[in-house]
Amino acid sequence: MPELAEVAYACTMWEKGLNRPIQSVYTHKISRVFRDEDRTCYQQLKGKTLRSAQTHGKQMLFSFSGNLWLGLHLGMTGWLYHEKSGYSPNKHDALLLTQTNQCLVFRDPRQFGRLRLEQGKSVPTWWSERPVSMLSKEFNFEILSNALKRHTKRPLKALLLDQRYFPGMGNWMADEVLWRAKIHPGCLSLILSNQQQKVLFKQILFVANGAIKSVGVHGGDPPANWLFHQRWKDGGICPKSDTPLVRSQIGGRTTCWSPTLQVLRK
DNA sequence: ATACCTGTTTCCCG
DNA sequence: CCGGGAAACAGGTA
Repeated sequence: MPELAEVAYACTMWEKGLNRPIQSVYTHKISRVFRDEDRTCYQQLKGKTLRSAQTHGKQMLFSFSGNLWLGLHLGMTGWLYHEKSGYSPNKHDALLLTQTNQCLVFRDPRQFGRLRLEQGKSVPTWWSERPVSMLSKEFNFEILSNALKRHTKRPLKALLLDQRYFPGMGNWMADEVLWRAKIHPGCLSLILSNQQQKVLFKQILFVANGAIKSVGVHGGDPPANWLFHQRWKDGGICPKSDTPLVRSQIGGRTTCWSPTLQVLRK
């Protein structure tokens, strides 16, 4: 599930552990989420206090006393859980932080997620150098416009998934944006009119903010009239035109669109 | 059994 | 060096 808003919601599971010390640390023996880094260093978290929890796009950063920084990416199937004390690790639990009366868990069956632990006086470089958030006032039309100019031959679907420009944009969000903008996902930026670019920008803001307001705050789903509810399997119906949707691979990803609303021009 | 999958990185090509 | 596409990663689910 984890795109922008799901990541924000997952983060709230660990916010329940703010300002409490870590009593013990469990790390999975072979999970790929640690990549090739030494996982014994996670024992440094023992006795430290969780001080802050933030998300930016699909990235998460947790800070602990002792100048420790935990970077976390949920990958494709990762999720954060808040469990009662006495919880014993599931087969796919990569990291378990035990606190008084509760336990913070990172579980990721497919192990495409990633964990990294660093010590330092200030935030890690990979965090301070992150691109402008789609939810920020600094996220402006120029960012989209520059991306379009730089990647004229990429299908828009693939461009929207580029985290350097649209941090947090995931597969369902990109489909939602293009559907609302009435632009075919296979369309190349080359042929977008200025008017279409403006509409695209507006819908990026709409979907990012709308997702945060629904999914990000409460968990669960976006509003009922979103493409989201129709895009997951064949046979979906376009909520705007009431005609059948199409699903196919574009930009290497499963993509759903409404051939009635989104017409590919050359 | 077989195909499919909400993400990223790496490798290869032009 | 670059932009773009495919494959690989790994296990659950339909």
